[in-house]
Amino acid sequence: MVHRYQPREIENKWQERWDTDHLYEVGESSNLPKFYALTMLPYTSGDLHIGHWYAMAPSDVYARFKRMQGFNVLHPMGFDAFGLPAENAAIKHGIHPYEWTINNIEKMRRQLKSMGAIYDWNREVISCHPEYYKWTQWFFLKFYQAGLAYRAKAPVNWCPNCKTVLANEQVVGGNLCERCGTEVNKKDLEQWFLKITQYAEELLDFSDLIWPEKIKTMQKNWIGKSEGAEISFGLECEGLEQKEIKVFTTRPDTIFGVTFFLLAPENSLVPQLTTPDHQEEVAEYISWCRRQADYMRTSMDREKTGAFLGSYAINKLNGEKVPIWITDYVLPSYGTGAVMGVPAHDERDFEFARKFHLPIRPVIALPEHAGNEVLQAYDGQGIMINSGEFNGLSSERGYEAVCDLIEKRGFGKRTVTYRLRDWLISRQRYWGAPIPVVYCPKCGTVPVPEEDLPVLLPPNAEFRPTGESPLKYCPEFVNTTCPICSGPAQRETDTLDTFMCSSWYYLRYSSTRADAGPFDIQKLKYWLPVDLYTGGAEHAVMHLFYSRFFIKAMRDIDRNLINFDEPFKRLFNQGIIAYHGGKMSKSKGNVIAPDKYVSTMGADTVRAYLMFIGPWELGGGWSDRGIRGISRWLNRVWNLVENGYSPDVVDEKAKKELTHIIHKTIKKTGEDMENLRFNTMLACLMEFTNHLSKVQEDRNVPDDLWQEAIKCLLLLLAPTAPHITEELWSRRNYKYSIHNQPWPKFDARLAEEEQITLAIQINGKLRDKVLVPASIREAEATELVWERTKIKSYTKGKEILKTIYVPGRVVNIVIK
RNA sequence: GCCGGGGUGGCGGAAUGGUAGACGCGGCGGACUUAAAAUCCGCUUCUCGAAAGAGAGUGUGGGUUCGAGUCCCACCCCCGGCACCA
Repeated sequence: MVHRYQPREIENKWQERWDTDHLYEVGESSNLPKFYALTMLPYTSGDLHIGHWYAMAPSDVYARFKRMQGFNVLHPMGFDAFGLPAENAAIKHGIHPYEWTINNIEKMRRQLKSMGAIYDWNREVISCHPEYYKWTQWFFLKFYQAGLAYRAKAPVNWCPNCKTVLANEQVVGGNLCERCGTEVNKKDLEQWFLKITQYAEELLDFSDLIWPEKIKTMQKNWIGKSEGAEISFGLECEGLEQKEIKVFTTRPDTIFGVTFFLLAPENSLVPQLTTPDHQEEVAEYISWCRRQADYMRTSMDREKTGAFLGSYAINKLNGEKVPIWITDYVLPSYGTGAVMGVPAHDERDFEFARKFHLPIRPVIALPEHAGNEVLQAYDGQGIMINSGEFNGLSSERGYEAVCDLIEKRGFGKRTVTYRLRDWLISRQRYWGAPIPVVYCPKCGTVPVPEEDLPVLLPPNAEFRPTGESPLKYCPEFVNTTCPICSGPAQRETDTLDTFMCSSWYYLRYSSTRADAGPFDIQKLKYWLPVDLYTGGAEHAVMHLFYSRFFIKAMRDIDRNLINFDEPFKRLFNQGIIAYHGGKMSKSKGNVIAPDKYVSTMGADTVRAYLMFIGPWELGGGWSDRGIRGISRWLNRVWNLVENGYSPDVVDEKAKKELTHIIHKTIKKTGEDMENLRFNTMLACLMEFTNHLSKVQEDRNVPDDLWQEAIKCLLLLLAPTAPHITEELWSRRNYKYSIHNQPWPKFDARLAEEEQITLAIQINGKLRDKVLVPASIREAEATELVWERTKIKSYTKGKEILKTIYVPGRVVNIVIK
């Protein structure tokens, strides 16, 4: 009786063996070319669900493939270990965030190990360990010294439920907290920022990156570059020193269409520009704005609101006085916080003018424009009218002409504006890396000296949902001495945004234990940049964007430290695994736990099934029936190999066919692997097994060819199903380990088809098929076609217009 | 509204402008079995037909081409992201 496939048993056995043999430990001394394959590090939520497997298993398969192809492969794993849930658990269940996190890590590590990946656990990175966050703080100091970190009072997004500040990116659906869905409001706080805007232009350059178009577009939109001009308007207001005010516009060519001037309600000039007779109305409007939920402001389908200040601005190009209004659709944080109102050519200004009965003057004419009333804003190009000396110019030329004029006369200049804001890194929370800064009554803001790092989190903080960092109420932490004057001083009690931790972890993997710096420079130079980075698309504008900034900024701070421009050369986003029609989520209760499938069908089956569902980038639906198909297949592979083979009469044709299929399969699986097309790769391996089953029954190829085929099947399957292949490999007494074997090579000539089915079409419709040698030439092929009785009957009595021959594919006869 | 990605059998999905539906699931039929499960073999896009075969067919409508799931134009629907950014 042949031994049955018992996945659980062999998986445990081999995982232990690989571990004791240090099979997957990786170093820098290899003379093989390096390959750095990285999966986005998981957050320590405590449970590895099928989504994690979907991110990690295919990525491990690719890393194993690269390894077999002869690369020295780094494929590490670690944990994003700081963050809110740990602290919420502390508040709710009284368990210390450290304990909660470490427990979760231990569980997740166990689950991860059951997957059978090639992670070198010696390189594990855990972002909440002082040996790690010491360097996160060190990076902050570097930014501070370089003038890239600053402190400013800023209105911040405040989630009243999480009691913390949220980055713009963490606010979803206009005004909702990304984590808890609560409405977010505004609060003014002293915050630390990183000057990511300084890199806006360079961050727009993706030229050397193999990234999905989608992510590049999202980042471009996030940066929101607009080219235009900054133009000064004159101010005439008694008692006001400021004599002009700037606006940013992308359409300087419409300047003659300005009929009013707009300011954000928050603009500091508003009180001075408000005339006494408008004071009441303006004050009322401003207080109304304050009462509005923040998200209302950015909802477009809302009637325009505003108030007239009573004073006027002067359009320097035509000397016109236009009324100054305030309105909440002008945002204080974009451009100059002031807008020139051109109702004829901007939809928002048009609505505003309609609402408040302000004049609408067209200055860009469509060819069909006949001076009629303007019924809607036209924001396209056209011919300039009502624009004095510019009349008759195209708007494109007018743009340049107006810019030239304002630059010549000193009214303004061409400029570029970005939507991107600086990165707010302060968090009023305990479970993060403390910002290494001390406030001294004498010396002011003082960075903690490098040699005093890390600034450790006090273990005994109290966790209360106060809305302020527990560190604030921890006197042993807060009270310190000034590094400069040694006098009493206080520590910053905010911690760093966890995106700060995840912006550099991939550097740390190069040399996890480095203690003289964040990493060993030589090792970093060997491994970085990451060759293939895979993970979810939800990190498009946060993690991926911040990491790019981090690398660029550090490169400019010290080229000896970082000597490359981009962290991730190739990026790939896997899709989402759904279950019962929807995205898996705890609240819906439709989360698939891989563990039970691993213990019954085996990790190899779960790995292969996830890859078989569909193209990796599209994701797909989990099906309990579907996974059984893969389980059956691996059982068939097991039996195929274990049942042995005894040749009977050798058939030359069968021999040739099997040889061809072996080479074709090697070719196809290799190509699919490289393109991360795992679903078709597995389909190809299934076809291969199906064919081998027939051969096994027919017993018509020689034994050595059979052995070659089996060996090949195991090698091609090894990255996908590392355990079963290792077991079968060892049972055939091949040299341990299959995972140290090279990827099989194919002979291109043998991979080619010898015989092809030629399709015969009449007027493009398939009418017949004929098996021919692949080398067939046009003359022979057409001759053959005419011998077919079917074709004869179809063409009888018809006029033959032409025949088209596509080598190896089709003969098409065009008849009338 | 704008920017991405999709729309193919009962289902997941394959198809360098050249045989649509590979591979898998499910279903049907058969073998093995006292029986069931498991396993193995065969069939399985739809319509008509006993069959041979014929016709239709890749979201909709046009177009290019000897030939379109694939290219072009217009539109519909689904998913993701962004959105009063001047």
